Amino acid sequence: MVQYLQKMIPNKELLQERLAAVIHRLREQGYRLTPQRMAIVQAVLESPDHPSAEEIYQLVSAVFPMISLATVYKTLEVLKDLGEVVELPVEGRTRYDGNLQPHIHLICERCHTVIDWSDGAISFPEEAITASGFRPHHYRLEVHGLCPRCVAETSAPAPTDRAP
Amino acid sequence: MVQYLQKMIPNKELLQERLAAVIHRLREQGYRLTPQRMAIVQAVLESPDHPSAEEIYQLVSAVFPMISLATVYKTLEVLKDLGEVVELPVEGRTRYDGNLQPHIHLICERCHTVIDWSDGAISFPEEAITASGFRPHHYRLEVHGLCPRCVAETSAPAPTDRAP
DNA sequence: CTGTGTGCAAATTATTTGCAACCCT
DNA sequence: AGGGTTGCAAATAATTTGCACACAG
Repeated sequence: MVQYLQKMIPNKELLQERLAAVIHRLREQGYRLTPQRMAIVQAVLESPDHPSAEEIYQLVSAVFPMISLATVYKTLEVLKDLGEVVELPVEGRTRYDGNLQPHIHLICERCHTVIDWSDGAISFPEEAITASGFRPHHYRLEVHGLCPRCVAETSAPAPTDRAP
Repeated sequence: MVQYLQKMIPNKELLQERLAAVIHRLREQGYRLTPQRMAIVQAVLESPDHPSAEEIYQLVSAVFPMISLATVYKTLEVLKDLGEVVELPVEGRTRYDGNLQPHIHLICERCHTVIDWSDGAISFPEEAITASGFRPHHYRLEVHGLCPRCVAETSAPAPTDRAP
């Protein structure tokens, strides 16, 4: 469990580096560095929870009471266009991932937590796919199931879980 | 192109078998076999396009003009609960996949076509994930990129709809 | 018969957009 | 100074829900 947290949350130095890189990237591309943007970028990068726009809005609101949800959406779109965050649709809502390293998403079907898993190799017939004429850009591997916490909480299964 | 279609579309016998299996499953679980449901199940299983609810609605409407979109959603939910179809979110819309075999989704970022790729092995550190306490149920591998058609057309005007 | 399923419409939820005022650069 | 950016509100878009009637079992 502690190992999860270590996997999920990069240390402070890495966060600072990444934050600086994104800020630099925004400036370099001619985007204005408003306080709102800085706060949103920071919230996305620092949150290990793959937050939704609404959740980012809540996080930023704590420091920036006047911010609007529309601004959050617009900034997330900018970050997405720059390739600095990736969208992750979970149960009908879009969540955001600022982790650019290839990794697996462990998605809990019960509590909808998303855990980043970065250890071990992933392989699939990429050459054959490329040979077919498809041009891969990036891939995403999601493992759906139950997180450890929910495994524990469902070990005594309720008898009333099926109803036609 | 034709090779894709062969990969994507199971032959008629397999479709019939699968259709019968799902029908049987519905009956067995106590669901009523209404003509609407039959038509929706058939549409999902026979469409190789990973259709959205709206598209399934259009397909079924051709034969069943009085059907409602709500009924389509409700039936899809039943099929999802039974595990007979899987949801596939693409660019903010939920699409449905009746192919239960493990396979890769090749998703075109330009025309949003989804191609099923069933050849070759997929591997990832499933044991380590399981050992961590996470209980995997199923996984999904998406390869995002450009489909052959869109690779060829990258200098042509973008289409407004998915490729046929 | 009995209650599940259907169809319609209204409600909900997520996201986008138009626009006037604002403020980085 | 000037155009990108913000915040508000209204507009879309997708999906869900409530309810009266229909029909499968």
